[in-house]
Amino acid sequence: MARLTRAESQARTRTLLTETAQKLFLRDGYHATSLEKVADAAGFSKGAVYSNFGSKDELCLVVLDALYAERITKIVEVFTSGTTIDERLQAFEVYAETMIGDAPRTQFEVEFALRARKDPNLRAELARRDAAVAGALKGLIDQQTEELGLTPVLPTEDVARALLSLGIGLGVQRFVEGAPPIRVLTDTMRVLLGVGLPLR
Amino acid sequence: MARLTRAESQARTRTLLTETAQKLFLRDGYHATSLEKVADAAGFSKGAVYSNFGSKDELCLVVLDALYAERITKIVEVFTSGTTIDERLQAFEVYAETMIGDAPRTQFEVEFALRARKDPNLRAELARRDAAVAGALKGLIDQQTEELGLTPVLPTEDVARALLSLGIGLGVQRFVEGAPPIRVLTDTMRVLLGVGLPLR
DNA sequence: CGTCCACAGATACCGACGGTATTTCGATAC
DNA sequence: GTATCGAAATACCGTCGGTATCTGTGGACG
Repeated sequence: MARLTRAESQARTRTLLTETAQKLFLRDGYHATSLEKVADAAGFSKGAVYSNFGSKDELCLVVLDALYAERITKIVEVFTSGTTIDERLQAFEVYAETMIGDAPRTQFEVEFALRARKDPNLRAELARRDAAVAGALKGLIDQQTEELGLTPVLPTEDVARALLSLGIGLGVQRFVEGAPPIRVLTDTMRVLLGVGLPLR
Repeated sequence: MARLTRAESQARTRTLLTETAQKLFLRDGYHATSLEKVADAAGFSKGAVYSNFGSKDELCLVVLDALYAERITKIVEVFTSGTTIDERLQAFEVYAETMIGDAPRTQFEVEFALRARKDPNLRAELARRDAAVAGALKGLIDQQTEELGLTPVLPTEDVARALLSLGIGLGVQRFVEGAPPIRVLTDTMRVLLGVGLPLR
């Protein structure tokens, strides 16, 4: 490996830490992932973490930036796949299942959202990112209703919120009971969008 | 105060601890409530807690028993109030708002549900209580559909799950963003139950 | 009524956590 | 070549859940 300048070296450290943190956060959740584990796994000491990030929450926000960006990309992909309502709903259902079935990820995100309640700064930071996801989802639903001539029974903003809430709620309930079926979400979406239910 | 027998004394200690724990859990959440704080607030030492409860989670389950019983009672009240659909929906909306608006309670319950993922025993215990709530809700919805002649667009079991999920999801989102409106839940319920939306 | 034991509860301690203060040591500027 | 600056290492703090140990008293028994 070529000799690195100071700035390059620090940037590399920061990248290694965020990548390692993302892996551990997504595997074990927020609480179970200590900064020492992150530092160790990345080959550094805890001092390197605090030299690059102000706190565990700050590191977490950096990780979430990547996750939320990826999420929006995925959702856009889903809603631009195929050409008919059914094709897109089908793609959405596959996506929803993989998303809600990803327990560690849900654990991480919900754990972190709960922290926001007592910390105004964290709350504001998280709200910005959350609004971006909710806004993107609403926009995509709007586009669908126009392009495919749907007639949602609720304002599309409320439909977006309902879908996000159902995703969170189902994910949390799956930690407890076996597995509330994904159709609770997908069927509800069809109803709210004014699309008929599939034969079953 | 009259002289207490040994058994009476211990029962009183246990009651004081559970009452204090419930108050603190509902005020500050699970993580922020240490057993030492509970013991102190109840006028005992941490030893008293571990003499009466095997772990923090066990104490938590005892507290949750009371909370879930109260919750079922409240829901039954709502669904037996008034005589028309609208009266009952109205009562339900008031109840849902107070429930979802109770951030500390939501925080506590979700925090605890997240813990269940890694602990099979805890998961089983929590699943039993959760199934009781879900079952009660489904039963009440069934009763409504029969008594008032509703035609739900989804199986009532799915309707119950959707309502519980929406409650959890909206509660969590409220920790982050200002306040996703409660109508996301109540309107969705009306749609799923096959009841018309109110004029707005 | 005196003796002794079982047990509720107090006390002391453990390792792990997030965070802070201090130190070290090598890249960079002069 | 030397001084400096800062990234990273190290040492430490208070708090947490949990455990091991001790203590003091209620209650059974001779």
